[in-house]
Amino acid sequence: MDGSIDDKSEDSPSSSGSSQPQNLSTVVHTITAVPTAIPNQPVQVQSVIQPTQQSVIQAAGQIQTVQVEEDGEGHLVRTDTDIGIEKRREILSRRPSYRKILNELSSAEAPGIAKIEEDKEEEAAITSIQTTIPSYVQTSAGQTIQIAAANQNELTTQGLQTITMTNAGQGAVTAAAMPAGTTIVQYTQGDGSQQFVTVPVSISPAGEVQAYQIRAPSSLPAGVVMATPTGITSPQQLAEESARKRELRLMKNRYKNREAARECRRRKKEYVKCLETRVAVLEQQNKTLIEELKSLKELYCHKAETE
DNA sequence: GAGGCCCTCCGTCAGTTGTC
DNA sequence: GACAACTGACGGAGGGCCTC
Repeated sequence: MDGSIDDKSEDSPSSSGSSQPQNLSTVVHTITAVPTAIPNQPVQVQSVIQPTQQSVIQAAGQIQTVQVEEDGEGHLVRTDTDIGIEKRREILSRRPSYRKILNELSSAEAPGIAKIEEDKEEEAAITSIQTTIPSYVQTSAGQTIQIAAANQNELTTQGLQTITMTNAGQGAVTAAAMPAGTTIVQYTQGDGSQQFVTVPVSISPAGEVQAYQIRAPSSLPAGVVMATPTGITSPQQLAEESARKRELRLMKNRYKNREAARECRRRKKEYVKCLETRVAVLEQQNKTLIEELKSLKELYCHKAETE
């Protein structure tokens, strides 16, 4: 490693002169970081710092003693007096996102670790995919229904629309998961935007879905339209209506969240990979330094003997 | 082949954090 | 404060491996 590490665990109290509390129940590491050849690494002792990263701590090219302790989850947290209790609490409670962490790592790290790009390109890609499948809709029960309207790409939420849907699959469509013979239909318009339709489903034995009128109530989010056969009068219908609305909201969130979860997992994987790479590099550096130290020791001993 | 176990991936929900 | 984005946790699906 490019810095001398004075790592003192619980059985070896610190002798570096810093005022460290002795009553810490967790393992206390005292790190003395010296100027190194490694590109500037800020003193950032936060939850993502791994034990193997202790040695890269450096501050303004000066020798500095930093005290850290494990936070109980294997994370190292700086506990010396430079960081107040409030600050420390903040560090512990606020865990940055994988995107942020990785970008920070990437900017501080040598080139080669790719930054996580903004989502613009991906969004464009997703849109292009969506626009290629405008003829199919998915119900809340996960079924795919083909819209057989003459020009479904021109469906609008203005005024009344009538569409006819036919079952695109081999088996019969069974509407479920919605109150009293209703289902939610999600479809993608020609411009790639998502549409959600609550439809009272009545399916013929042949698997054909009847025609429905679609309108766009102002209470629903943009891109969401409702299909209602009649007006709502009874409390039961109101309850059903609110249930429908709740399901609509969840439905819209589900679609977004599915994508978000995918992204999150991708970032997490990338982040773990990044850390693994970093560990490998640091292990290699460590090995090299140990070898160097060995050879220098031998050289020194040999010199002393000859003198 | 059947069944059990383990692992990975995915979708979903709920809670938290960030942004405007 | 509202809304969007993010992420941990949970459970289900599917595949690989092993044992019987």
